[in-house]
Amino acid sequence: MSGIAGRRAAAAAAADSNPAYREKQELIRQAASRVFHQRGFHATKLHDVAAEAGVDRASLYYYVGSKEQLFRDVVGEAVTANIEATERIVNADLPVSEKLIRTIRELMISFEKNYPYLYVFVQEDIGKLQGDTAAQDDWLTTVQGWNTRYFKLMRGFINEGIDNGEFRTSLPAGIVANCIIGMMNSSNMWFQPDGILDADQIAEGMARWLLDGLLNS
Amino acid sequence: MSGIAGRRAAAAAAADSNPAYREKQELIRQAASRVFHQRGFHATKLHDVAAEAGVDRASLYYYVGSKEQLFRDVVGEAVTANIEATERIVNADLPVSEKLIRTIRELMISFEKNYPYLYVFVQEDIGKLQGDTAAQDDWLTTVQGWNTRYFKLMRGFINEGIDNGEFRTSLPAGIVANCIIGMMNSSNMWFQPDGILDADQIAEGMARWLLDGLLNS
DNA sequence: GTCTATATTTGGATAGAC
DNA sequence: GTCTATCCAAATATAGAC
Repeated sequence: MSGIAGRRAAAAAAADSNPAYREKQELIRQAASRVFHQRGFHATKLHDVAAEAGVDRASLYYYVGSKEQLFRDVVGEAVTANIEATERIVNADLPVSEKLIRTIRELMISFEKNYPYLYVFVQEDIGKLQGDTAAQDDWLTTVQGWNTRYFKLMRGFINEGIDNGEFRTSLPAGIVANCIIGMMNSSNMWFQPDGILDADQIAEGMARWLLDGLLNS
Repeated sequence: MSGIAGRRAAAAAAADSNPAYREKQELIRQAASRVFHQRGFHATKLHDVAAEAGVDRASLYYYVGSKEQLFRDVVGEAVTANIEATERIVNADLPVSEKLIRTIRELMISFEKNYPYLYVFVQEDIGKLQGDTAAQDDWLTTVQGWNTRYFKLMRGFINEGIDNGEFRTSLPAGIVANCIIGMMNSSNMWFQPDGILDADQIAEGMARWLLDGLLNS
């Protein structure tokens, strides 16, 4: 019972008085996020994570419970922060065109600020992680909740814009929302945090483009 | 040497005179394409494919060399057909706005016509299949070739549109191209071949939207 | 052509010495 | 806290009887 799982639990419990433990844990998470982002969840081997973090494969387990747990840790915080920020935008008293611009900007900046954490999430199309451990569909439920929550936020104000005549399109609001989300998320394929354009400029260009195409002018 | 691999090779060689063999092979490919589309490549287990096709797991190997081979067979034809069609559009003597509309339409209709084959491909973000069998990077090279070929087609006429003043955007042509491709490809998350709108109508709505946002009017 | 039974490989996870 | 040496499960693939 003095196995590594027990020692991990003990170390985690005592981590408050041991900042070095949390630090190394964070180091490993950052390494993992890079590999997850590069390869996707399924193709990521803990071997690669260990190499990227510069620790032995077995030593990972002193800091991390399992591959799945690692993935969730990496992803969770960034996603909820973005959703809450978007909620504030959508609930504010603003014209829908402004809501669209700010939502796009918020997401793009989140991608940059939490790079590549947030991409790990959007890229994974979580519905497809099902097959793994049907054990915890807690996580699955949580994630699906995030997705629908975010989707509804966007569909909501787009619908509003169509209804009040600001927006013009032959597509239903749900498809428009999905299209925008899809375009934003696909930036994980090409966005570079140290590229020529920063997230702000990219968001500006995208928002202008998508908005001009919708405006009833 | 009378193993199943040998019998598969023999059957495949004699398949011209044995249509039943090809038929069942095709049946398996269609079943596989559904599972691949639903779960993604990594999460797809041959167990599921066998079940979906209604054959024993071991019997698959009488028709199929390997899981990877199966994936490639499923994907190859649809992708090249779409690229060639797009090439004809781009090389035609048309205004860039018309090229944009037709390219979008072509892709959306390809998605529908080859449903869900083509989605299996775009969804897989092939760059991430690397880790698998570094053995055949032939396939990897082929696929990357497809991707860049398609990307350059789109970036090309977008660039042309920016240069001749038809299009107006603060984004570089490459990002615009990636955005469009990303939006189109993300339709794999929501497009239903038997949905309310067909591919044509959806393409029309998307193209109108994206084009209006770019037109310098 | 199909299926049972099994070999093989990969990769996640752990025990236990140090 | 770390690493060697394993264990073990899952999943791909094959042998060989029928």
